[in-house]
Formats: sequence, C-alpha cells, structure tokens
Amino acid sequence: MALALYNTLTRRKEEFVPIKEGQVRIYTCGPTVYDYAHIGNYRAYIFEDLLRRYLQYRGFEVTQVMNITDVDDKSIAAVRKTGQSLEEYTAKYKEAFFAGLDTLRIQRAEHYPEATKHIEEMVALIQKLQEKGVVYEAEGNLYYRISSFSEYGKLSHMKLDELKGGARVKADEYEKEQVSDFALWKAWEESDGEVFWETTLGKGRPGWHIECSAMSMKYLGETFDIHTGGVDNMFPHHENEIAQSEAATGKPFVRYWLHNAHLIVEGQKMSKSLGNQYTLRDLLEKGHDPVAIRYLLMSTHYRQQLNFTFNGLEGAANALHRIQDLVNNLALSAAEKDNHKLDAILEQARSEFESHMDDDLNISGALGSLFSMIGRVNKLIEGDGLSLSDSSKVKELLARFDEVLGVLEPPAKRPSEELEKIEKLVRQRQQARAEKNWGEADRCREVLSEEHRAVLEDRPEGTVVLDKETGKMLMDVVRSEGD
RNA sequence: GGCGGCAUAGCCAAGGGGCUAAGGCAGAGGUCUGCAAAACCUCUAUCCCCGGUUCGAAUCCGGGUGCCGCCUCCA
Repeated sequence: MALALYNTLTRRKEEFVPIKEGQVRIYTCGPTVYDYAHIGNYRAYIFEDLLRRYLQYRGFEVTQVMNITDVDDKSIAAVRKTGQSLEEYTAKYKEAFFAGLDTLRIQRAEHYPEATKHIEEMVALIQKLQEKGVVYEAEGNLYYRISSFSEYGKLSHMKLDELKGGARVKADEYEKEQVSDFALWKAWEESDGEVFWETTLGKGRPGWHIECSAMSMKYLGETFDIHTGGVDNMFPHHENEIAQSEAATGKPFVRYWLHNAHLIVEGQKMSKSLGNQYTLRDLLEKGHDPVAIRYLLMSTHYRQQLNFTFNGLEGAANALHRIQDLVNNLALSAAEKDNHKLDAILEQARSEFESHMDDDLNISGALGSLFSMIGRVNKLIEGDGLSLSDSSKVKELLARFDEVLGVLEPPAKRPSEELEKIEKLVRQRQQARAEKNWGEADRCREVLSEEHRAVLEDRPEGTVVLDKETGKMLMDVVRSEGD
C-alpha cells in the first residue's frame, strides 16, 4: 500500500513518489502577519501539520518551509496609521502566530523565512526573469507578462480570456498590458511611507507572489515535492508562482499541489461583519480546550468544506475523552493471562488506520478505525481482561497513532505534596464511606474537586483520581483498605 | 459568464455497483454505585428528486433542485 495524494495539477489522486527517496520537501503558504490568525487560517496549518506528521509516520524525512509575509498592503496601511515601524507592527502578530502553533500542537517547520529578509533573493529572481524577457516596466513598476507563459492556467484550469468580464480594475492596473499581468516589483509611492527598499530595480517593494518563488527555491531547490495552501490561493497566487518560477528556471516548479478547503462557521461564511471570524484567542477566552479545537479542525478531510460549530467543538472534546478513557481503563485491567484476541484487533486497527491515511489523508476513516479499536478493546477489558503486557501493546499503538494525531494528553503532573494531600483526602473519604458517613464522604469529594481540580470515579477496583480538565489519571487507583 | 466542490441518521462524518451503509457527538435503555459522577455495554439511516444503464445502484450515466467556493494580496 502506498501513499496517494490528490494533486490539483492533475485533478486526481496520485501515488506519492518523492524526488529523493525517503525525503520530502514541502512548501506551505504561511501567514500574512498584519492581524491575528483566525481559525480558518489554522485549519490550513493543521492540515499541513497532519500531512507532515503522516509523512514522518511513513518514514520520510521532511523538510518543510513556511513563509511569513511581513510586508503587504494591509500592514503598510496599518504602519502609516499607527506610526510604528513595519517591524514593530508585525512583531506581535508573528509572536501570536507561533504561540498559536504551540497551542494547537502544530509541529514546527524547518524554516520560517520572512519576506523582508529575502529582498535580495527576490530581486535576483526578478532580474533572471528580466533576462528571459518576460518582464516589462510601467511607471517604475515591473510586471510579469503572462502571455509569455503558454502553460499559464494549468493549475487552476482558468483561461485568461474567460475571466469575469467587468471585474473591478484598480487604477494602477490600467498601465498593464493585460489585466491579469501581475506586479513583481512595485515602485515606491508616497502612501508607502517608510516602507521601501533601494535596489537595482529601483526604490520600492516586492509584489506578493515573488516571495514564495524566491524563498521556496532558496530553501528547497528549483523543483520540490509538495506545495500546499488554501483553495483561494490556487488562483492567482499559485498560478503566478508557477509562471515566474518555471520561466526563470525552465524546470517544473512543484510535483504535487495540495489545496485545503475553507471552513464556514455555524453554516455561514466567516466574515468580520458577521462577527464569526474567530481567532484562536477568542476561543481560548471562551474556555475551549485547544486540543478539542485541534481535533475539530483536523477531523474533517482537508478537501472538504468544514462547518465549524460550537456544538461540534463540544463533541470534539467528548470524543477525545473516549480516547483518554481507554488509557485510564487500561491502567485498571491487570489480568494474569494475555488476551489471545488482542493482537488481531490491534493489527486490524493499525492496517486500517494506515490504509485510510494512505488514501489522501482520509482522517475520518482513520479515526473510525481508532474508535472501533477502542470499542473492541473495552469489551476485552470488560470480559477476560488484559494483562500488563497487553496494556502496553495497546498503549504503544495509541502512541503510534498519536504521532499523527497529536491529541493525547501528556501525563498529568501535580507537585508531589499535592498528590499526597489528594491521596489523603481520597482515603479519608473511603474511610467515611466505610462508616456510611455520607456527609463527610461528600465533603471530601467536594474539596478534591474545588481545591485540587480532581474528580473521582468509584470502581470495583477502588477509587480512580482524574484531573478535572484533561480526564487524565493523577495517580494509581487508590484501593480500599483491606483489599 | 468561466472554473470547481458538495448533498448519507437530530448534528458531524467515512464509504462506494452485490456480505449486516464505518466512526464520533447527542438521545434512549442497561451494568456498576450510598448518592452522584464517570466509565463500559446495547439500540437508532436505505444514502436530495426524476429518469437511464445493470441480474443488482446509495455507489455509474443524464437531467433537475438546493447549498457553497474561486475568478478581488482572505487559509
């Protein structure tokens, strides 16, 4: 079974074969740091994280580059308003972006090149394009002549003469030979204020598309394996990247193009006017669990539009509990004999999980296999039970899956003094229960919950102590006296 | 107008010409329990409509209907 990915370029699933065996080079379109990223942005990063993690799971060595666009029209406008420097202005959004990655357990890429630090590379690339004769100048601006690139449109399947008639044409576009030509270099204007670079191309700043070509080629080479981004970037951004890169090098730019679908919120398009353009911090302030957010954003196939709802967010949190509870249940089962039914269940889960993920990252199917396994293992625990070695086999598989999913809780940690206090209270309660002093028993439970954020589960084996937030066991089961 | 996607249970969501249409959430019932909570188990759909192809379609084809995305430096 081999990994297949849906390639926008060919509009079909293709077996993934990297250029260099065992190595994958990925470029992912990153944030424009003029504002806080919203959950739609994070959906894209989580999709890319899933791709990255699964490639690693499959044994590939991954080199991922994600650009940071730290100069664009919006940030320039903001800088003019606030009087800050461009760097000052974008710094806090960069910081928030990286904090968001950590919160959502998104693995770091190998490189996060910033546009403003790669002006030289962009200038060099533009010069290369000038030498090829595909660039023309108008009022100091440099434009790419797309009519010179015969394959233009091969990604999005858009034909230039079919573009919407009557679309708005900005004032600065009148000077272009063709509406769809795009700016490689923009000459400085008064409204740019302090934001400009003096280069051999003149005083100005780069156009948007050129950074991705320049930076991807710098870090990944002239041809690399995978390029991802949101569907909205397919046209014109990625189309333009292809045009300028391939015109410059004469080589294919990217082998596999992957595009994630957008998300809508409560059935409606996300927009500022509807007030539903949630940022990560909005959701955290409302008290939502970041892992549940990760799970929700991840659990719908990346090419499927995702409807983000608060109902769904709660559901995601509960689904995570079912996974966590299996880990807890395992800790309670200690049969003498190994369960002979276990191996087949685990093997089936593993193989189904992988074949689903191999099928263009079919995460919903993969999660289905995980949950089926959970149900079956629970039945074994309720039945003949699992031995200690059985339990570790299950935990091992869960850990393996979690390399891809990134949702399992690390062991809950409490200071040992607090754990002692907790255990003391649990024993106190057990004593009270033995004496049928229910009032005292309930008081202990109350204190544990309020002061120690610990919830109890009474089971035949004894009392299980769980962290209130994560549902993770805080200590071994506290067995009643005399057991 | 051009390009493209989607329509499966109350909600989310896989699958895909023929074994009992995954899984999760919610709901109902049950086990356990001083109570509670939790956990665990069990149960819940014939796949938007109309035609066609076929021994057989939810799955393929045609036509509808509905929703959505891109064509605007929004992932």
